[in-house]
Amino acid sequence: MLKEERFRFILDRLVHDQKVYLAGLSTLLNVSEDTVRRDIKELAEQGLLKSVRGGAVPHSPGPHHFKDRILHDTEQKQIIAKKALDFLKDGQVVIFDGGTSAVLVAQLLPKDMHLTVVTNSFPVATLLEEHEHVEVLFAGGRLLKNSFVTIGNDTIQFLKKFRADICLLGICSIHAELGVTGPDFEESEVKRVMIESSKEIIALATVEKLETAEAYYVCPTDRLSVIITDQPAEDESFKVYTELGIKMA
Amino acid sequence: MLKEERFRFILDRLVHDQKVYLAGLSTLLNVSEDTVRRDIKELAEQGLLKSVRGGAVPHSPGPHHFKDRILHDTEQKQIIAKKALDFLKDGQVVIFDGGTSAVLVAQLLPKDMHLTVVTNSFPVATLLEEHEHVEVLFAGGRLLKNSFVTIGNDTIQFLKKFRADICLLGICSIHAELGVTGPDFEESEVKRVMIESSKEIIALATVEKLETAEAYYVCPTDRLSVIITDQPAEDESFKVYTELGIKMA
DNA sequence: ATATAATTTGCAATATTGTGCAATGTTAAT
DNA sequence: ATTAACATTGCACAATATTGCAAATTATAT
Repeated sequence: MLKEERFRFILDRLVHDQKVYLAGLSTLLNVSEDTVRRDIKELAEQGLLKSVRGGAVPHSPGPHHFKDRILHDTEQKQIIAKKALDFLKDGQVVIFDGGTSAVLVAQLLPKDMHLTVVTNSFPVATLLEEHEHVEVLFAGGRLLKNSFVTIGNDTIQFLKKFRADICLLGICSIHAELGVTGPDFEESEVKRVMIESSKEIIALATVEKLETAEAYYVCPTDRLSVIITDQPAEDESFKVYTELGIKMA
Repeated sequence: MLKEERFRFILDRLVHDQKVYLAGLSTLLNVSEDTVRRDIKELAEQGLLKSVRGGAVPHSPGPHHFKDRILHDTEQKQIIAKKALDFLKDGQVVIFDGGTSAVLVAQLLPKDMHLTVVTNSFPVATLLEEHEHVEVLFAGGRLLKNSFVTIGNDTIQFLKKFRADICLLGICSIHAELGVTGPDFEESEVKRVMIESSKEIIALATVEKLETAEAYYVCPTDRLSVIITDQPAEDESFKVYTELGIKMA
């Protein structure tokens, strides 16, 4: 039996049953479990399924959905988030932007901290709901699908009312000359207002965001007070950021 | 059985029942409670649910108070919620208030409905996020602890911008002469504005709310277009409502 | 065709992970 | 305070994974 035949068989069964077992496939296909294991491994590498202990399940829907995104590179972001906590002091007014990085910060925020938090992110607001000493001011507006944030003019007008001490800004792309940029026009607009409304900007960026650019401009790099990233500088381009007073985890 | 299967099962049950118990899952899945505990812990780490003593609850739209209330008289409210759906038509602008009743309506809303929804309720907004044809406009403001709604002047100003077709109003207390009342001043204020901004008011009230009163006035009973409740009239006081054109599930 | 290289497969030894059990802490309710 | 329910920890055992390797198969070049 051809390898491709097994592949097809496995994938068919997967859509039908939503799961396959190593043992079962082994007998059905008349090959050893090792072979099935290797097949599954190969299919997993192609992103066609998800290999799990004892078998496989359909690949979870792409990282377009928030819930999946938040799982994505959690370790890196968690490191960053933990570092970001050092910049928050009791009594401050803090703007949390809508990205996944900011959510992780909210997740790690000590329960006894006293803050006023302004945000347009549902996950952030929900997480902080349980913090007794955190007052949450939520920016209304149109709900952006698959992102759990509000956007639009209402959101912007709300944010303009504040003069925050700090803004936690999740970074999509950052580039020495092109500055901070993002892939969505309206989200970028909101970020821009958040920045205008804050004295200090703490940028949260995993290392792969550095020296990349997207379509919509947010702000110049020198508007950022601190860039927190998860890896030390290795290449030349990184110097730009260290000169700005970069902090690393 | 694969671990992933258990995960699926747990998450599915969670969206359906809004809660899962260790003991129940243990027998249903034929594994020890320890294993279920570990599963829940792992899912919690991924932010997919919230681990609580004795089981788990959904992570996003669910606080404790909320949960307790939802657990309490779910059947009654579910009946009411289902009935409320009959009043919603494609293309309408609908205000969802922050109560648990409205949340259940959001939960039951068909995925293919076309609506513009205005709300100050996190659970409602989160639930409707997945509805492709529902535009959600969220009222910003101060987050009220333990309720997952926004309140305050910002919320009110936002709501005043609309002229909705229908308002789904969760009722705390309703009384023939005293009208609709609630236990929280600011929430009642918000409800008042929601009513002002809507042509029709659909009141959702379990039967034990009838003929009771609280401290803060919301509106007179005759401002309500329909009162949906879960039991047929048995006592005299109920007549009042039937005369107003009451609908029953 | 035949030899050779490359790939695939199964097997065994070893490592890793998942599971249940029991002992020990915690928490919540009375 | 006492008790019962639940959580946590450490541990042993079983299920599953990984790795290296040799035999079998397939492809490729001559």
